[in-house]
Amino acid sequence: MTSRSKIPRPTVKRLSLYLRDLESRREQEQQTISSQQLGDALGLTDAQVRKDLAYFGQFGHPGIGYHVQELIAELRKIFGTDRKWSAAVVGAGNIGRAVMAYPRFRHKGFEIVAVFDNNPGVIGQVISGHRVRPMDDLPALVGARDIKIGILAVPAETAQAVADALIDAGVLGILNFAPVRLDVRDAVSITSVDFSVALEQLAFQVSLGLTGSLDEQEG
Amino acid sequence: MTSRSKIPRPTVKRLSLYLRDLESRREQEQQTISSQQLGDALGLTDAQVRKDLAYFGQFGHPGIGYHVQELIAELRKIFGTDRKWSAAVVGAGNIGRAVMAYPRFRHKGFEIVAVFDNNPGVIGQVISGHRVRPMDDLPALVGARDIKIGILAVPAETAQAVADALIDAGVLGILNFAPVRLDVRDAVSITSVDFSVALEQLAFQVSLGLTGSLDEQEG
DNA sequence: CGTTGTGAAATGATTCACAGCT
DNA sequence: AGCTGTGAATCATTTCACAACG
Repeated sequence: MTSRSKIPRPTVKRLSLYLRDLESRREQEQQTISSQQLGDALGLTDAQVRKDLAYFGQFGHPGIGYHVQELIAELRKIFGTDRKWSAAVVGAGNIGRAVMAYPRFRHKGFEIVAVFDNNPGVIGQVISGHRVRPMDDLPALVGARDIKIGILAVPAETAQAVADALIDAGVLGILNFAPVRLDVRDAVSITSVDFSVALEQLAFQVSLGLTGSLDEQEG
Repeated sequence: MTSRSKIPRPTVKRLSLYLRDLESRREQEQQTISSQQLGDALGLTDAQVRKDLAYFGQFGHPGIGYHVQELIAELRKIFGTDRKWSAAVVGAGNIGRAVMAYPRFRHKGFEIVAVFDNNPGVIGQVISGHRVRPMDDLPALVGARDIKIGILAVPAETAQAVADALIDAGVLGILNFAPVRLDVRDAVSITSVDFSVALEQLAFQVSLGLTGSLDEQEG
């Protein structure tokens, strides 16, 4: 383990954008890329790109730029996406279904190996190739199928209880789609995706007449 | 227009979290709240909460705190959520369906008034009460139904083309679910929701053994 | 040359700490 | 007393600018 100085949070958030862009360039057979090019594509400065990458190692070649293929491999190592994570979807409603049908999950190194719901009308159904199981089966299956990630697609009211169940069962991370802040007693990693917060951001930007994206520099 | 100093981007992102928390407190009949209480619930310091709110006006009452009801009203004004926005969903696949079924949209002041897709097998179907229309109808309907917001739920490959169509038709904002950066020539506001980026964030945090959320301070 | 990696400077955001109001 | 609003201080992130390298 190379002793690396603390990584800024914004850097972590940009890393996956780099990877996404690089993967599409590789498909188009692009061999190398400069920090300038990568920055332009993402609305960042060249210095920012270089500094972000430099937190993790020296991947560039002076006078040349970065080898696309090589940098993709490095980023995947950083993300831990070079290994596979087993995941469980909890909640087989609309969001749960959209998640199960999302083709990129597998590509990003996640495999959905179980689906849970507590609605008797849904239990037993097969959705996107997965049989929906009752919540009661959760603790046993997390262990049996080596589930590391819980995808929380239940209503806000039950989200905390389900999160607790997932943590007790031993998952390491939770992807939360419910519009609440979960209290996870620092037991797991959490990332949230919140439609209504996103909509409100948008409404706010529109009211103010702001253009472009709040996530970017170019404002 | 009150002359207000520039608002930090992180503040904008927290504003909707405040509103969400306040709304749930009002349901529980809580009358007032201190910056300390609100901060604790969201993992922020009291000073941060006060400073964020102070960018928009003086809503607090020394010795008392903030009146929940009053602050909700102020935040809604700030968000422009006290008016209604007409929205169109483009893409009636899994994500589009989840969006249409999401009950909070209406509550947040958005009304879905049209749904578009270019798949002949889907056109004409009624989903969540909306008849799916061909993409060709988009330009006319955006004008006719006063559509201000486009919700982009199409695959990455077609996202840019659809965004261009929405902009040409005259929308003011786009909520983008496609995993690409859209080039919008600064014509509209953009907010993105990206599942695969979220998953990668999570994978990264888990690999590093980080706990809690990257969006928060408590780290 | 062109391009990286990186200290140093500049900008931006958070926290501190306290005057002032109720 | 309890709590807000806010300048000043601290901390974090970005940008600048340039030596070093292929």
